Amino acid sequence: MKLADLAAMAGVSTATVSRALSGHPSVSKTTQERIRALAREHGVRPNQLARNLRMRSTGAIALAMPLGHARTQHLTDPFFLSLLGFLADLLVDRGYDILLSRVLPENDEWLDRLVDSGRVDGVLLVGQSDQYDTIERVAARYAPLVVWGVNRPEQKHLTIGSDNILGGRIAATHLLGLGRNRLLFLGDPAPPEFADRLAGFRDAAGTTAVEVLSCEMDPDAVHAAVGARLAQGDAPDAIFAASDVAAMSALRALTEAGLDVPGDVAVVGYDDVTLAAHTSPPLTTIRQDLVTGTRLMVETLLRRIAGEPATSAIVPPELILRASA
Amino acid sequence: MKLADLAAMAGVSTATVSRALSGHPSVSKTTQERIRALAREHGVRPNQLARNLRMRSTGAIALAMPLGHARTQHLTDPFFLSLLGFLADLLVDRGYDILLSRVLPENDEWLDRLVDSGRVDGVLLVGQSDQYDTIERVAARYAPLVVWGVNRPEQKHLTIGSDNILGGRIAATHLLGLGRNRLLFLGDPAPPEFADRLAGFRDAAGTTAVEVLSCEMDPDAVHAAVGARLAQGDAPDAIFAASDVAAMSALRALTEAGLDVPGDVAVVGYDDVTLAAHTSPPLTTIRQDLVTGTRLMVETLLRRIAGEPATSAIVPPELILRASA
DNA sequence: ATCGGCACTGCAATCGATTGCAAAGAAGTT
DNA sequence: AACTTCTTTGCAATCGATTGCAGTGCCGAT
Repeated sequence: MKLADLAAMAGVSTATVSRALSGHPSVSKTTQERIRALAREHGVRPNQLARNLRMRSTGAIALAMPLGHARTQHLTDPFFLSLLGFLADLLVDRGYDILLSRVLPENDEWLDRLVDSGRVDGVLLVGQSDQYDTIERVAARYAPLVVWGVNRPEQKHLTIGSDNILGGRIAATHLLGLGRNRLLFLGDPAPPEFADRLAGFRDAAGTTAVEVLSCEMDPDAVHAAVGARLAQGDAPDAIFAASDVAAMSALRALTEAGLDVPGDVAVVGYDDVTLAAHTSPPLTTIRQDLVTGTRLMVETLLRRIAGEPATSAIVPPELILRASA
Repeated sequence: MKLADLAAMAGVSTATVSRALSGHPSVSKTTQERIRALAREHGVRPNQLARNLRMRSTGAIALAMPLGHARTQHLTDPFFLSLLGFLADLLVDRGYDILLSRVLPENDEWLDRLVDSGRVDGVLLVGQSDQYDTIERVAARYAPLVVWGVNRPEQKHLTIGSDNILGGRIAATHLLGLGRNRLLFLGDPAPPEFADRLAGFRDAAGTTAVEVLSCEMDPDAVHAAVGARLAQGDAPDAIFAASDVAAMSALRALTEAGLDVPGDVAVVGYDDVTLAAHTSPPLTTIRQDLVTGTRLMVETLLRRIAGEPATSAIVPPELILRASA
């Protein structure tokens, strides 16, 4: 049922119907009530496409994760999914719809298509993956674009992210404070976030050597890698995992190897996903403050949409002490 | 850059540009190539809104979770999030965009608005929550609507779901087969899925009594409830949790109480979320086959969009044997 | 020379809502 | 009575693409 139909029924023009439904003051109270009642009765729901086309605004935000390297990581990673959940909450609260695009970048046009499609008022990207250059290029001409990820000097696109270097430092400091000195970093050091975590970890470890156990980030691969490493003997006494999911796989491999956590090996994770509090033993981890982070992302984006200036921001990570370290 | 601009540059009409870009055969090869080249050069990306309005099709599917009772459950529940992930994958593969709507049903119009907005070609709902009647009403007039959830007799809307009654039966049979006879069901028996799981569990338990420990589904509440129950003494020797997340909280409470799993208490979860394989001990659970389930949802929806007939389906659950039971 | 047929291309309507401008009618003023 | 002012409504343009139908020009056939 469209406005024109209602107009015919009410014996007025579509213009009047449009104005009546939007509460435009230049339509008499009488007519307005009459049309409103008729609209309710017949279940009139205006076509949003037409409206958006005319209004040049859509009330929708694109939410996309470029999946450059790790195709699988994002689906299983509760961290990304809860980031998505928080963002969805905030956007819905502000009356925005969400156009979800899981992007497998096949060429460097994907982001152009998204921003030029006219279907969204702004774009939120989760992770830079290996698309840093594309993002930079598009951000130069398209303002309402905010990215969750790392911030490099000279960078043009707006990012919100947590301070991964500091996070790594905190982890190392805590483990050294426990008297551990055979440190192991567990994870794939390629993605920029993880690279920073490792850098901070090494930095704060100072003269203490840091072994790097590099592996794919999916749970099975991590579990296998840790198992294989433990089989070599000469186990580390502390593991800093690049993510909580990796830490949980490590926990299992350690248990299977008959090692006690934290007695024999202390384990520190990263993210503080919901389940981290519910492993056994509960996971000590570096929390990324998603509540603040996602709020900042949305506020920054809305500011950009409104044409106001906005800047990148970094939210500090925080050590969450539980039983595993 | 819109088609009209390009048309002006190329010295042709927008009609010709439109036809050239869409590869319409009645545009000469020469002109077509010339326009294509010009389009590439100037980065022309047609406005999708206008296109969709004219074509009366959008290339987008709405994905919504009505959150009737448990506001918080869905965000933290990895099962729902991974369902969403699978669906997103499948839809993206088929060239659809996804309009994500986290719905907090305030009135019974939310679904009408969604289907009548003109912004999507079809709607996928995850869970019926307490919106069964609304869904029934809208499904009666709107075909491309598929729901993940339970299927009741006389039901008009299409559902894909797993057989929760059978799942409950399998759990009970397995636990009885282990010689356990002090059975406890853990979770909120109100939502239809959980009610079915409990019903099947009771059914297969036969004369063996089933204790029900009813609690909210968020991890802290479950953990507290199990802790309190164990403090009473007279512990059960088998727990069937309504979800894996609940089972993991139970695992932790059991460990804290000094009980061995599965020695003292066997634990069976439900869903088989990714992390279920990585708890300690790894969780025996009833798998909901999301790969099949989500594929069916998407296929069924596409069939409905194409105007073909389609029916509801139930995917059988499966016992995944790990160490916890 | 005329005409039929073919290959292109453009005009203009269309999708469904919004909105500036003008006009009609009512009310008030002198 | 004539004129202004205000309220209320409708006409028609607009957003940007798609597409049926008509028109142009060129070819060979008669």
